[in-house]
Amino acid sequence: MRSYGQYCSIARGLDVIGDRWTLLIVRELLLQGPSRFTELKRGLPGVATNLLSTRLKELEAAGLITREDAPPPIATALYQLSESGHALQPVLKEIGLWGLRFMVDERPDDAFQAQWLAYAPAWFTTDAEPDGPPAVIQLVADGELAVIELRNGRVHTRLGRATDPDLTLEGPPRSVLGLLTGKIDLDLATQLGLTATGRLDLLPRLRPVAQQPA
Amino acid sequence: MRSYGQYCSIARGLDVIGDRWTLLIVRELLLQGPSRFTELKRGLPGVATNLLSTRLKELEAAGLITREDAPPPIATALYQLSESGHALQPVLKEIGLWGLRFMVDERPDDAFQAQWLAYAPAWFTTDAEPDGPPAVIQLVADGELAVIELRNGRVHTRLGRATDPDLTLEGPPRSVLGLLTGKIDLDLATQLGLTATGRLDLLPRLRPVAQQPA
DNA sequence: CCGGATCCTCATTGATACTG
DNA sequence: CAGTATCAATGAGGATCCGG
Repeated sequence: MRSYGQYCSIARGLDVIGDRWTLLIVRELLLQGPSRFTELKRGLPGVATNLLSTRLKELEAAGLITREDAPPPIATALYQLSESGHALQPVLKEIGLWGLRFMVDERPDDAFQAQWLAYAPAWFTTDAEPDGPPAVIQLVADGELAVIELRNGRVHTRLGRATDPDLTLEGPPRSVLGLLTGKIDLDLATQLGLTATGRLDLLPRLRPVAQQPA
Repeated sequence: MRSYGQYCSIARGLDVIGDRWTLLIVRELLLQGPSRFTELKRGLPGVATNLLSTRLKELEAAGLITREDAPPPIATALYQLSESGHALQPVLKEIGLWGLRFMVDERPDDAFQAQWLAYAPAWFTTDAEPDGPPAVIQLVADGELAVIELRNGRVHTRLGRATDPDLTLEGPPRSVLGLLTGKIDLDLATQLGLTATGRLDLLPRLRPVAQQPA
């Protein structure tokens, strides 16, 4: 990216992360950990391979990621975030929190992946009853599976299926995510196609984090 | 901007704010308040007028700013942030905080303006002695003037000159900002050309805010 | 002068095909 | 699998022009 040429930390930050796809690549590396080229490509539907390749080189040159060749038997390179790259997590959190306001409208062609189902509760909710007993919530949206685990006052998430969930939320992505992030209530979520099975009393434990007032 | 086509709040947020110049326009409106076209252009050295015009229309269409025609005698339009636009402040703060790491190197051709001198201490420092007596620090960098006022446990800043500052910091931008944001110490700042006059004991009261650990 | 609109040129991005 | 090469389409940057 061409520099803005301004001695301002916002402009200089954007010089590095302002390019198209750059922050989404960082998102994937944050959510998935060290990844191979093809894994990144899968997590970034729509990216052209040449562009992904270019961005990875730029990110490496800027010190945000490191590229590690796997030991000889395997011919595959691993990309992972450096400390600088990892430090972008708060930036992504704030963008994601702000971006929630655009999640209510439906766009049938949007891609949807389990990682994006998983990070939302982990980043955008807290356990309102931190000393409460552990609980497990199964999420199912658009065929993608994720699990929320409330434990030790923290909201953990992981991909996949839980063995014995206390509550299961299944429905279109915006009904599940809208409910979890507090953008819509249970009635509306149900109208949008959500099915909630199990201990509905667990829902109030997920408290959406509020945006800081200005 | 072309949509990323992903049902993810980060991607959807970036659909709106990911275009070149967009976040810097928001920065100017946050720092300057309601502004006219020409004021924005002045605060955004390097932007082409057609691009600024295009972005303002896009921002208005996205609901981030409102455009208000001044009463008939004057033919000037005022742009200001809507609630949605204002809600981007935390995003800009995190980007700016992250971007501080790139401020240590010097690029002689970078533009520099007083607003950028002023927002850094206000956003990136806190008063380490919130119950201490009020104090006033004059900043001078590259001919740009700003004032820090420590009062009621808050770090206020404004542009211009203070009448009777307790401390004056004068030097190249990176020496002043590097010292204030904790990226360099007083010795190094002095080597970089900083002159500090007055109550140096006030410096420790400006505590750089730490980046959240991952 | 203010607030843009138009036009032109160059740089970036996107889609797809291809290679070690 | 992990990219590179190619080329078309889009976007940015810069200069100029125009109506109030």
